[in-house]
Amino acid sequence: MTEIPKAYEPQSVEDKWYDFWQKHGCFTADPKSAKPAYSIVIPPPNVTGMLHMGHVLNNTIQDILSRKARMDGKEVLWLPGTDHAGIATQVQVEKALKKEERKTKYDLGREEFLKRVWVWKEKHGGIIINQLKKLGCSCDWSRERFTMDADYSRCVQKVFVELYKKGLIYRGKRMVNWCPVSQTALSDEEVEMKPQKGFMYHFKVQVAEKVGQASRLPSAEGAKENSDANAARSLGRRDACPTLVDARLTDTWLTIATTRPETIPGDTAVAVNPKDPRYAHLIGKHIVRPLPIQLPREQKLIPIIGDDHVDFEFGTGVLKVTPAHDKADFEIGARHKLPLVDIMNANGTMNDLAGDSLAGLDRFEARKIAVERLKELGVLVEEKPYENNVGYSQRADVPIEPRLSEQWFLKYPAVAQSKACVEQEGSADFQIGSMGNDEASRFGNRRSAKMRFHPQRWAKVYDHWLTNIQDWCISRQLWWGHRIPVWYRGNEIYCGLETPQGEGWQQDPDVLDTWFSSWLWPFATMGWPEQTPTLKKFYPTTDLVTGPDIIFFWVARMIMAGYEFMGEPQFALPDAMPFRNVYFTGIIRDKQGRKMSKTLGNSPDPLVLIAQYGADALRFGTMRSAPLGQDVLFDEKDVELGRNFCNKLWNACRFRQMVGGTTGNEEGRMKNEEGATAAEPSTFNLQPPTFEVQGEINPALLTSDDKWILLKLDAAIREVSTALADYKFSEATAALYKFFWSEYCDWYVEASKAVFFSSSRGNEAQTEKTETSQSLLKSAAAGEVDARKANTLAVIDFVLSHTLRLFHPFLPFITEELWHGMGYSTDMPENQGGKTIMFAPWPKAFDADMKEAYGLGDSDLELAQAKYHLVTEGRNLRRVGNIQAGKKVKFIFKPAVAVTPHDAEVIRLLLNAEALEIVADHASKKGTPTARTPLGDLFLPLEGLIDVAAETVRLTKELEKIQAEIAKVESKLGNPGFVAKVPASVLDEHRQRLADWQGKLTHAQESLDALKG
RNA sequence: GCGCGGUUAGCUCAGUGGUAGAGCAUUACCUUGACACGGUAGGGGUCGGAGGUUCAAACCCUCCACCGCGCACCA
Repeated sequence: MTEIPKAYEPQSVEDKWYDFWQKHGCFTADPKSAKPAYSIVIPPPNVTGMLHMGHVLNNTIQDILSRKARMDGKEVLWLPGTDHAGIATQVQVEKALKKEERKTKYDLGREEFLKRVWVWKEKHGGIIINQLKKLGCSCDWSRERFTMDADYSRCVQKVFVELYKKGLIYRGKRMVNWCPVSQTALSDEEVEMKPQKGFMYHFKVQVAEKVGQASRLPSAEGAKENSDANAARSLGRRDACPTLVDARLTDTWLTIATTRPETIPGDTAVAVNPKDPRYAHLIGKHIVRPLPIQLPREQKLIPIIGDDHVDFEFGTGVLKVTPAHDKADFEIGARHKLPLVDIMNANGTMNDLAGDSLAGLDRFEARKIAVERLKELGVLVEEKPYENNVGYSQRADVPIEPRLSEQWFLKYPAVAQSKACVEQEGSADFQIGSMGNDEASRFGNRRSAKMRFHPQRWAKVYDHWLTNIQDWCISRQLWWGHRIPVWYRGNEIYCGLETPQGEGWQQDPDVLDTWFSSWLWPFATMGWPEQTPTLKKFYPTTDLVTGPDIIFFWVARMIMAGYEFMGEPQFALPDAMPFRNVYFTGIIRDKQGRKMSKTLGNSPDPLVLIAQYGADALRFGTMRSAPLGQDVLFDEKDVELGRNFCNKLWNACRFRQMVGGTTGNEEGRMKNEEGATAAEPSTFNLQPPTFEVQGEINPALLTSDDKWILLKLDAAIREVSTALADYKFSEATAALYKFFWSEYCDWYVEASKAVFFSSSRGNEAQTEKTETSQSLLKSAAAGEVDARKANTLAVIDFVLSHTLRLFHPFLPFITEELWHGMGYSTDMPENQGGKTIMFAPWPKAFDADMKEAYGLGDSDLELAQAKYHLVTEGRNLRRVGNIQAGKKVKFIFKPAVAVTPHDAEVIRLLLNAEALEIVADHASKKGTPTARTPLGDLFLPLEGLIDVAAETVRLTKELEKIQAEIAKVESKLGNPGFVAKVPASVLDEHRQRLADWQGKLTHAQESLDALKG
């Protein structure tokens, strides 16, 4: 007989089964299958990234959904892949290059550098994929995609060309978010606002009146065609402002407030609100720009303009306008045709136009120097600490610099459709709970229905974003990414998939934003633009599982791309939306609620956890602590809980093996440590089980415990199925946990020992004493005993085989191991994966026929429940009597209803009693600890005395508690409104409760009296 | 400023109008033929505050406080 170890050892099990699944093609989706489709595309992790807890949460959920769908009989495609992650990967390689070779990418040149990135990708790209496999993810690896695969790249370029031809992609000189570290433009979404401590500087400037020809002054410059183009044209390599030569100083000074004095050399106007009585009369005059300091007569003059944008309550009411370095100022500049003076370099240092004292300095260093210059000039009026929000580059974590540059932009397509397709909370067709556990609600019948977000509240965020979107800056000044399919020759421009014919064409040096490739993910991975079988079968996908942090970056854009490119007639889709449901996970935080981050070092390595506790434990722990859409505080304790749970499951199966080896005799008993040797396989392995699976349950032999556990199983199947259909993973795990541990193990397994260990001998010990007990308890015939044992085994097999299936989506490895080890797989038909729990049917809740066949009814539930209640009360008597848990004692039971021998034996066993003496008319001595229950009264006769004082205190306290409860219920029942309006069932419940409490009151009072007497 | 979450046991969190729940931690007892990664029994909560609706409120409504997160920002 193969011994199985006492504790579950995941390490030796997990790789074995993962290999098995892969070898048998269990994860491979077949587009030709007749089964209904279920599909998920993975949010592609960064190709060179490492698995973190966020991935664990995310991918465990996807795996649960996929595995559940397979068991539901769906043809499942979980499509995996990785993202080239433009900036992130390029930065990684640049860092390595610097560290290892002390070189920059420029030293290598574009071509060579890209070779290095590919080498890097090949070397590190597989890591995260293998980590996902360790976690148990059932992705179809035969379809793994990378956003820079040749065919994927073609999709990206095709999309670019199409959108260009539609006029949705255009090139323009605009204000963009510039990252001086990465030296590239960024989209608005890649900018994060952060509060920053700095200073608000007030400085004064002198007003001048023009004397020269008006035409030389910018304020008088005639309006030209388009402001954008105009502004772009006037972007200076030189500072075009007029000088003091043209004007005369006055005695008037204006005070200006700014947080960025280093940009003064780029100012080309000051603005006031035309409605501001303090300054309105100055509009049209000029001021002398204090920086850069120049010879007095060459000091630049800039106009005072009136603009409604200026808030005259803020600062001094005078705004310096720096059109080349501030988005709002740029717009003011455009309105007033101001020249642009760009005083910075791409790397965030100041250029020559900033003046000798600032040129070459970093922008923050320049700020300090500019302040000093203002002090020297005697114009700095005030300098006070100030906190404002500054846009940071998400990637490089430095303040972005608004910068005018030539970039490619996309006017978002299909915005209206994308907005309309997502169901908003409170909309007519949205009903909470409409999901039910009907699988159709998640896929089949939702053709015309809307896309649903879970939790729903994100729909509002999504809607708000779509309402306010600006054009998307899609070009990046990077090397790693999809090259923009545009070529230039002189003034000619060509956009197409192939390099244009002829000499002298130069391709645009920029690449596309990473998200410009990932927004095509749901269909580009399935073979778009061809109508592949995969695309036909699996698009639109069923579920998307991702974090809310990329709702704009990715989710919204995928929806738009779906409508734009899958909405074309040849795909003949009733609705081109890329997915039916979007589940937003929470964000994993550490115990203190901080985000996981590398710098804090608070992010545990999931692989270490897997090695320590097992992948199933990690999955279970994560799911158990991750409620719908709420952030998750990660605690290793949760994983420990998962491990403990796996161990419990393991041992429950060991128990089955022990009692089932040979029915009931001593040889069937399992040995402990000394039985197993190191040479023996430490797992069930694939060997045939050592016992026969008991297939048939004989309804006639079912005990109250059997019926109880079957009904509890039924409830668990319902709960878990419903919870999963509603994406409530923590609820599902909680239900499973409760069923398996608190119901099956704690009660059923313990009760079953009455059948296996003591049914043939136990009753005699307790029946000698009285006639009554003899008439109640007839000793069973030997054959009957064996039949009963077999039947109990059948119930156990039934429950375990269902339980393993319920657990499989959560705990794929241990359930597969036990499925084979217990021999349940032999019950399942052959399928594509051979014998595996992966394709075993998802348990169905019992229907009326089944309940009738097994004779299951509510009364069975109540009987067993009453029995367990009696046991709990009885165990309490030990405490009252100050008797140790392990000490064998005799209880006396005075039944109120007829009790079967089996039930009596269960009570004895669970009480850990030496004997349970059944006396129909027992009259106890005063002071005997007594438990009164609907099933009957239980007495613990004591030889010694109980601690009267302590017991008096306890009883008094209990009495008070009971009285309080009674008062509560009585006041309700005494309330005419309550009685009149409440449904009868509720009323009955309350009456029952009152009766219960009153019974307890009487008992407690009697006990107290007995103590005193 | 606008919007969204949250506030329930020592901790982390469930709980959609009718007896306040779980896990961890904690106390006592138990190594009893699956499991000490275990078992048994306990202790611990005026459900952030104030009003309102209701026969009945942790739950619905209003206001307030505090914590967190988005979005938008004025130099």
